[in-house]
Amino acid sequence: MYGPPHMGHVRGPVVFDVLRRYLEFLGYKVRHVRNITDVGHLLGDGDEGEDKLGKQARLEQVEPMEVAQTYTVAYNEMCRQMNVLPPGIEPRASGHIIEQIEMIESIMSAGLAYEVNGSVYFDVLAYAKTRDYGKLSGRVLEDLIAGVGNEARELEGQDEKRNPNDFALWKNASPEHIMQWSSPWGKGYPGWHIECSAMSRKYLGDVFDIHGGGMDLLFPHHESEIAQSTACTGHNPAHFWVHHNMITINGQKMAKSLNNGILADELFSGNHPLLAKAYSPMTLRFFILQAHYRGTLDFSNEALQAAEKGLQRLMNAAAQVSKLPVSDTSEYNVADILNACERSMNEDLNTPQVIAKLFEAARVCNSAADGKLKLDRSAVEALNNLFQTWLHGILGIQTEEKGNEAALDGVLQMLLTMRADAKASKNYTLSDEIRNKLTELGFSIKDGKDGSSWSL
RNA sequence: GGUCGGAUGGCCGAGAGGCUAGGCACGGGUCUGCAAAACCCUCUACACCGGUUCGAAUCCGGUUCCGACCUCCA
Repeated sequence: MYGPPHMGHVRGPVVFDVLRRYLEFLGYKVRHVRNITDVGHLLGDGDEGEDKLGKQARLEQVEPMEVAQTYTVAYNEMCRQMNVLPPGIEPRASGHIIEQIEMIESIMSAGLAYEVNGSVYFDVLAYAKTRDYGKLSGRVLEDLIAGVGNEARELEGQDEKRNPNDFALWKNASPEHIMQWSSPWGKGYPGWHIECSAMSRKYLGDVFDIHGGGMDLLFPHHESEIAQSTACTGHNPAHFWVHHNMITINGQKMAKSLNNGILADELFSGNHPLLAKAYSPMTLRFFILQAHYRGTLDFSNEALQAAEKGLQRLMNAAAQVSKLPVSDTSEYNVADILNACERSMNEDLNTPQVIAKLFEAARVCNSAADGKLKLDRSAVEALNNLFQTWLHGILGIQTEEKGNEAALDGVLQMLLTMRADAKASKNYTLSDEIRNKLTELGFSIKDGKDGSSWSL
């Protein structure tokens, strides 16, 4: 958390929110933990090894914790806008230094880590003697050791390691390093992977059901998490590892060098050279769910606008279900759609298929509204249930409350103008009718010297 | 170079041996004072080259292209 939320951050929360909602729909009690990385880690890419939080803190002239806090708040706000349910627990790495140290000690006493100059490294080769390192990501340790093609990379701190594949559990901090804590090995800070292992273990136990994340974290992060936890507890910490794929923009990966990074706020405001217009948080959510989570997802104006229009169609249909004419007979079996939705979700969370089914339901609604299809009471109720449960409940798509205030005021002003015109032409029947109708609806109209005003 | 994942109609995106999702756009129509919405119809695609099969977008082999990851950092 050292920068504002951008398109690369957007997919995970939505995908896992739908997973959570679906599990809850199935009757499971879900404990959702989402951790915040707020301890400094070294900056790569040949930079002088300054930690990212510290660097950002220096640039903004604030405390590192302020940086983390600012962007955590921004991230959560983005999630709220996209109707992502807040996690049950949101632990911070900096608040779990003790747990991380304890875990490191436990790994050391198992003989799978060693200390060098105040830093502690995980001994991958020792671990691999009895366990499989690289299984999750399909890596073969021998290939990793060979490291073909990477000889040219100058990596920091390599000389301290017994083996290049070893990774840091604890790093010795130089005095000028802003974030540091006392430990059995001196002043320092935890390695990247250990925070997740320590926090998930604390709140979810030695073994829990599902661990999520982006595909980019598969190796080495999650692989190392498995190794650490296994070294401590003897178990792979998660029964299932769920990885979502990455996002591309106009067919290209999002990268600083390509200058195609789009911030969440830029998407919502349309304030970016690559964006033809603003796209709402719900459009974004719907757009994400129209693709399967394991495939790459490509952002383009055309694709986003297609999603926006499609979503509108779906919402229109859902909104009119309660007003559908009811017949004695039914020409459509809604249960088929409900069953298909559940089947699709059980098939590796296939939200695009669920959405396709919802569009089918929308067509049914529209046909019924047009009087071209007969639906009986139970069919209409089933349709209502379908949209409530699936569109709003599980997919988490809700009506957006954008600009309602301004629109309402515009409508009232228009009516007041029409009433003023009626009064001017002495058409008091019409002017009174407007006021009476508005009063009936709960508005109070006050005529003043400078025209009329309204309140609700 | 290695590992893994991709390539589907104008665009986005499901599917995974026969039943040829869905959305958006385009075109035609119904409706309509005009417009919009809605509805109906139309548009039959699976990177390339071989092979297996009665039948391949789907399986096998090869080729090309794209992406992620590849010991630090997140």
